[in-house]
Amino acid sequence: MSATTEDRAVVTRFAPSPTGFLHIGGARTALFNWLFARRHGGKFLLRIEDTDKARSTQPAIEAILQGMRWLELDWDGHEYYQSQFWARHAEVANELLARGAAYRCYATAEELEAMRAEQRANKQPLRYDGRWRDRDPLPEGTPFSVRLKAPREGETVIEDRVQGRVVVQNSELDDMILLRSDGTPTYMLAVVVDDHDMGVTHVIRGDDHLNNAFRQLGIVKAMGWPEPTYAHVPLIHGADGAKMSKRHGATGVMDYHGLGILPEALSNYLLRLGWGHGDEEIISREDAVRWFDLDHVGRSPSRFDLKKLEHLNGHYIREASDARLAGLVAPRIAPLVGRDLGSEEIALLNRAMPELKPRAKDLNELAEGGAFLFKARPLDVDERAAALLEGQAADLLALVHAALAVLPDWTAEATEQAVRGVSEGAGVKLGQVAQPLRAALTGRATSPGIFDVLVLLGREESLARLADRMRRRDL
RNA sequence: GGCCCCUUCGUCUAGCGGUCUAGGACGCGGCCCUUUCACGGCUGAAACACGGGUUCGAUUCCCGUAGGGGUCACCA
Repeated sequence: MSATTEDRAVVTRFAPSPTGFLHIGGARTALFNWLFARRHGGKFLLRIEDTDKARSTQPAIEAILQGMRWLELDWDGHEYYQSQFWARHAEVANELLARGAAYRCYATAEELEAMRAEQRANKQPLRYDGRWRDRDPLPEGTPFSVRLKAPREGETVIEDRVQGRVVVQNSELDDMILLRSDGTPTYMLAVVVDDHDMGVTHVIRGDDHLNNAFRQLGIVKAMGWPEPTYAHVPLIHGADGAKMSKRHGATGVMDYHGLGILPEALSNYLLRLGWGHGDEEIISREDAVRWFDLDHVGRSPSRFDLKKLEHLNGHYIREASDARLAGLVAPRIAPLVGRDLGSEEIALLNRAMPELKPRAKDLNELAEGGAFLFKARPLDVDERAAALLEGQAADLLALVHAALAVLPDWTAEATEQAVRGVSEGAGVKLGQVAQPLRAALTGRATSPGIFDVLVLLGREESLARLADRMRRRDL
């Protein structure tokens, strides 16, 4: 495989069928196609395979587009809709008929089902027996489907860029349907025609299509078209090793948006799932484009590991700008405090971000971690925080309140000095003062550094929250 | 069941005949940092499925076995 061949006008495509949201596995093959095209300065096309009108829906189309945009997988030109090319598909089927490379099959669906039942009973391989392969057509008006007259001898070879050289005996392949009896094209015909017409050079898709490739090649050869380069990538499995499905939880790309995953984290994770570049783990889009190749795509299916995704997500959260994060997190804080945040509050969130982000592995955790800034007094206190407020805590808090109230400067340094002074004066460890202080200020047992919290909250709010929890000794 | 594909730590992977006392990452254990939780740093346990070949030498090549996966529609 010389680079010069691949560099010449590479065209890849992603061809999802719009029967649901963008699946995590689909997103990965889309990413691989996108990366390969960008790597070679080629084109990445998007084609919606809506041949099955009964199962295709507009919301599904939009969901797929939304997922692609979220992951920043931009496609070249407009998106194509397979159903728009029906006439062309029929034209090719007729061409094949005219060349004698296809024939009319008058077998009914029931008849075929009966045939399969018999094959099953006799433990024979299930495949069309070619009963209409060499017979004369029936009178016009009799319903028929069009089948490819596939070679019965010899073998078909695919030099797959991922799977290697794969050989199948032609005797294993039966005559597949090209045009249904209602005249509509099947997927098998449509993909081949569309890929050819769109100039697709590299077909990169899930390896559940590997078997199809041999049959599709039959059409390509019958038409005398150039064979595309195939690359069948292994599927993504769930933690239990079985193919990813609903019972594995989040399978749609936008589910991860809901879980608070950043698109660049998901993208990085998906790239590393089944592909590697030495010891590299954190890979930017730029590096991915520079490094991506089909040779290093693994051949075995890989399991989805949410823990690793979350780790990567934590990394990208720490990398992200405070302003971007504040914008993403504000809507997730709203339901926690029962109202939308104003622009000044978002500015506060922005300022708090350097302290908040190293503590979160997803956007929802980030929202929970920052919500205390916007909660109304008196704060609701969780169980662990309540425990910190027991015993002598209330007395200590009164001491802290007194020390802080007289501070001329409200800075992290000044407040720290004051609080340390209290702990030393009371003869207790800093933690014994700091923990109740944290509970009083945030209502939680964990938070950013307590002196940062003090500064973020400001003098007035801090003192007020403290007063809510301390024992007033002068009254 | 037929056909096709796959098999390195629990998971994702590096490895492309000697560099392997098999490397990295996540997760897990320990230590450090420390007002909490994280982050960060250090560190530990943890894998070449099995059996035959080929070879001076196999994690790397070949063949079986076992296990796993995919696919067998007038769905895509």
